[in-house]
Amino acid sequence: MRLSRYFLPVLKENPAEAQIVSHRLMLRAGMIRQQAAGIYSWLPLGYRVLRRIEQIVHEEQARAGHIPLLMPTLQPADLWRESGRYDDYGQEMLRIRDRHDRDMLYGPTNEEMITDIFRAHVESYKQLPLTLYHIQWKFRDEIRPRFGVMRGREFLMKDGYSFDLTREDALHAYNRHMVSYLRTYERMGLTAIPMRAASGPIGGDNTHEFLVLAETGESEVFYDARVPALKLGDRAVDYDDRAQVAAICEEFTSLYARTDETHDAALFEQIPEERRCIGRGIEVGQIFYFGTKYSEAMGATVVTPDGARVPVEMGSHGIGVSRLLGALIEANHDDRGIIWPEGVTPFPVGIVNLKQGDAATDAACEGLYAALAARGLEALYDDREDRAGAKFATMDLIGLPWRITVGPRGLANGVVELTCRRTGESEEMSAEAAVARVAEIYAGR
RNA sequence: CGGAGCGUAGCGCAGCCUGGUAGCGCGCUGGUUUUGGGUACCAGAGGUCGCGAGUUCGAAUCUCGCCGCUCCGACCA
Repeated sequence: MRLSRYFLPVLKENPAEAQIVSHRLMLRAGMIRQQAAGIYSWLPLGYRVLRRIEQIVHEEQARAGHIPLLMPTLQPADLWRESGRYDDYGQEMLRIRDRHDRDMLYGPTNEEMITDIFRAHVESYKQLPLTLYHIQWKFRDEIRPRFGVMRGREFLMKDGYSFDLTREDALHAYNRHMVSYLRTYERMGLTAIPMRAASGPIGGDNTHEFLVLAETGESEVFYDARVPALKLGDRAVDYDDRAQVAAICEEFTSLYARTDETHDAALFEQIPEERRCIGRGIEVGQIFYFGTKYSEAMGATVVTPDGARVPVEMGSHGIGVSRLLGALIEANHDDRGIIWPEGVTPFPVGIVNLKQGDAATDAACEGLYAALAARGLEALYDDREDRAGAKFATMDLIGLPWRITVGPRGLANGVVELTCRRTGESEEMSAEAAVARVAEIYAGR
């Protein structure tokens, strides 16, 4: 993408309403625009990252054997009357009436609807296990939206629903989700710690939240220092191997890690003192096993091998997709701007032309741009007539992990400069070498 | 929803107390200059002063009502 033809409305000054760093940077980097309290338009740069995150979520869900579908944002109230939640949910649920005076709502979640789909089409244990998920906009009419996309009213969420015959099967689905979430966050360059959580209004007894450590997090968290160091890495996972999946969950949850809601001071004290950590975290996902709460209420049953009819065992599992943008920036920034992890960056690399209009630098930049494209890497090429300082400041702000700087001085010696956004380290090399290096960095992506 | 504020140009703000033809910085447009970290100068464009009533010869400014937004708290993915 050539910056001269892109739409990147960056701001030099901080908008007054943004209090936390991720909100400020998303506004300044031209990623979002607020349209109402807690409701945002996603401008091209923000939209690219959002889609990238969605893509990673889809890929990891597919790997775990989960099946995508798409349910609507608007739902009929009747489904929610069946489960009893229409009255329970309260003011957070946005209620709408259509022209025929039917009660509708903008979905804050989809348990009722997915249960309706299930009961209509699944009759036998032979069709289990089944996990269906979608990535769809939700609305919760928060009393006080804040922190930009971290606590908006409208938000994009991946929510998945598992259906199993037995409790044991359902717990495997739960574990499978935990492992797939660990992979998902790791690919994004995040350390998200599963923490035992309180069940909240959805109900159920087995639940973990995934928290990204950040000073601006909304929850206080207590954990063993060894937990954030745990990595899934590139080990091979067979999601059908119950023992292996359970062992990974055990590895990631046996050490102490809890939010303030479930914190147990006595247990915490048992950790050696030097490993006791207290911090704050941003919740970016949650998994629940809740059994037959909805299937019983809504008559979602299957026939067992014995010919009996039993309510299906369910769980629901969410990832806050739009919220992840905020969490990623909270965890990856410095005083000059965002620092995207390679996994989620909107563009893999930026090209800065220091002397737009100079035949040699223009040609070198065009060459780099084409060579990167040939390797499947879409660079953001700053081809505007502007000062070097302004171009650097823009690149630093929007946070592309790598930058190739092309100027007459370097070209005279046959080199361009490759700079790492995170470390600030620069290295001079030929244009060909720079392309090769960037391609290598992104080879696994 | 309790408490506290704020709505004046795309962004950040002054002007309001003490009513008299709407300003500053950044950004934007044209030009000159400059060219390896937000350059300098010149000339411009851009505003229903959130909305509606009222007081007044005259309202951004005073009064009343409404709307929107932000912050702290309670609540939440």
